[in-house]
Amino acid sequence: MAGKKQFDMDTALDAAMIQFWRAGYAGTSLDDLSRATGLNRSSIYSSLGDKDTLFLRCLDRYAARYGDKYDAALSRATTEPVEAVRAFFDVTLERIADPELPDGCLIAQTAMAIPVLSPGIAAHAREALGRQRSRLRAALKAGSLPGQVAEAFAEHVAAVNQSLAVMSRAGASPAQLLAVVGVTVDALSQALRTRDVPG
Amino acid sequence: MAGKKQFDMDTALDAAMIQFWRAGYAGTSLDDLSRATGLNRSSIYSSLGDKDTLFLRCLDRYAARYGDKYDAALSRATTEPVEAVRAFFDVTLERIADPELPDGCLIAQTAMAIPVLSPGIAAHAREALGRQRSRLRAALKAGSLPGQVAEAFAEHVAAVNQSLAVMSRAGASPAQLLAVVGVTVDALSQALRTRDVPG
DNA sequence: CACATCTTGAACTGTTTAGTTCAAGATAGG
DNA sequence: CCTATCTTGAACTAAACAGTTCAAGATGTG
Repeated sequence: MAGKKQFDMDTALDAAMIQFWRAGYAGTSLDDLSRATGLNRSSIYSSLGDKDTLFLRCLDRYAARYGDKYDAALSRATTEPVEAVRAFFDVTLERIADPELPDGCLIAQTAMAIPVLSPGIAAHAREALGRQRSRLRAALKAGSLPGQVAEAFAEHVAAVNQSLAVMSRAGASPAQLLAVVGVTVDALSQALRTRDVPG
Repeated sequence: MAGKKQFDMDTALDAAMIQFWRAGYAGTSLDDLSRATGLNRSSIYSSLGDKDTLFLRCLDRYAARYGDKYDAALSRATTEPVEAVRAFFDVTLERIADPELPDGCLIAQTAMAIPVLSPGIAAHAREALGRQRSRLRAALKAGSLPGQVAEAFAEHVAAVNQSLAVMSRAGASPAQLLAVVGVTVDALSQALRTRDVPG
């Protein structure tokens, strides 16, 4: 059983990512990673790097995979900001609804652990959150909202999106999550409806 | 140095609570608890119980302390729902602004860890979250919002409140947090303004 | 065929953890 | 003064963990 790689790198990285996603950085041991990937400890070490390196690779992988989906959802923000934000939340809601994937959000979970993580990993998590906010800010500013309102909504949507992670970890129902995002979507819709009508 | 208790139980419990709050259940060892409380391992064991018991006591303590503040904030929801919700968020924002206290929220943090916690502790965390939602539901239903809108806002406010915990752990600024709650407060205000004006 | 490449299981070190027990010492109250 | 109560430091078991190394075996390629 040798001479060529015996495993698929993408499959192994996905398995590791899901393990970290489920149990967090501190809650995942090398044994857990070995079990999850089906790889030997030595193979993980030589093929995927040490625990920190592997975790950062998984964070990047996660950010890229779902970041692309968020980008796609927000691409029509200029002309249809409400639908764009709805689609943005749908990316999260669909991920939560997928029984193959753990609940929550790897980045939100890592952010929550920042005070007890190594500086390098904490910085990585902060950057990922920052990119998410920038994405939203840019998309909403490109729409027809006044600058300050767009800023506030960007922060708000990012925060609500994170709260979905917390709620789903605690077993919230799809109806509960829909209620949460519904208020935000309605508020945005309202803000757009009244944008040219000074009170 | 004996014959009478050498430490103040409330002080010790507070210290343990803050330690769990900062580092989470799994991230806190008996040594950490010993350091935080200034008590010997044996003293913790004989006076505060084992790790699980102590954690549950800290959860209850936290829920009671801040639950009371949330109750007080929501007490005027019947006549001034917007101000009540604003005051509700202020309880969280003031806690976050207090440099003596860790960022985030012990209950939100525990909820995030539910998939890797023991069933007993997970149930306790879920109950605490449920009480929070019930509180909000009751307060908003007592106001002048239609039932379904009140339900949705209750879920939404609870979720946004949790997101403040995530954001503050990641180092969000007060301005960012204010923007997040501002959108929610404005949305509630708007919902009340249009409650008798069918579109 | 031979070699380079890869996988694997096992081992070892050293640290940390939870949980528990015990004996010695100090003190307040009767 | 004396005793019940409390504190303390230390020790111990047993388990889990990260990190690393190594030798043995399998296999594809030249």
